[in-house]
Amino acid sequence: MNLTIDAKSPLPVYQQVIQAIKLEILSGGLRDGDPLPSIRDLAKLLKLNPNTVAKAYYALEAEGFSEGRSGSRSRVKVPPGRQDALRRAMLESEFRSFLGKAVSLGFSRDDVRQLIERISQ
Amino acid sequence: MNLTIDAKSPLPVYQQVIQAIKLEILSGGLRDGDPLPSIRDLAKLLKLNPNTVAKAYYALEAEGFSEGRSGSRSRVKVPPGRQDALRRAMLESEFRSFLGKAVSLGFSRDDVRQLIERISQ
DNA sequence: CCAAGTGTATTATATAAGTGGTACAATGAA
DNA sequence: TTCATTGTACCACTTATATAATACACTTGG
Repeated sequence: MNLTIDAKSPLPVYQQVIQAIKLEILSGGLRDGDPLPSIRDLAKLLKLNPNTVAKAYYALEAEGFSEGRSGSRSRVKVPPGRQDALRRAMLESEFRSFLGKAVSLGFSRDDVRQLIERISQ
Repeated sequence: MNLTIDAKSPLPVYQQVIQAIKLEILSGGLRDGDPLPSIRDLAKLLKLNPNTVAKAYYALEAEGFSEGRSGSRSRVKVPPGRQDALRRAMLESEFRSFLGKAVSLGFSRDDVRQLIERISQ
């Protein structure tokens, strides 16, 4: 898992953990049934308080991305097929968000098209 | 000015005010020298405490987007030409951010290209 | 001039968010 | 069974946010 925490980010640390694990699940790095790192291990690795990591795990479970039981490692819970659907939905959502910002900035469809062609080469 | 405040947003209210005014400046709705609404007026309009709006104005001034003097309305301070440069830089930054997320999700350049064509029609 | 309106500053309070420390019961391997 | 490891729960502390109530000095229009 590629986890990097930015303490100076306005985004709370525990939410950064959530995002990182979610991303790992959506991208396919973590699959259904895979165990997550133990709360204490991950906390030690990221130099965080175990409670902070626990908070992230709790949120992930509440969103249905994992399942935890006392005494056993939390495991990823993502029905097969759901992962790819979520992954595509996320990409589309991000692009629509970008488009919305572009419009708010007063750019036209053509302006955006030109930028994309220039950046993407 | 199109200002809408979402009290339930995780983003603090005063930062929402900052973003909204910045966006208005970058999009050209507020130009160099234009007066901002008075702190008290804007607070009444948004049903916020004047202190909250003042905090946003203070931040805007610290970032160089406005200038305030006691007794007179704060005024937008954006050197001509700078606005358009900022506007374009913002668009490009947003797109690169989107591209980064797409890559993190494991999508290829072609995947992204297809999505853009489909969404943009 | 003068009074209304302006940004700025100060102090106080209440609430929520974030983090830290500790204890507990359940799990699972030896 | 034993015991280290696990997720969970609870309490405490600090910080950020938002509101509130004033006060002050400056600008501007009449």
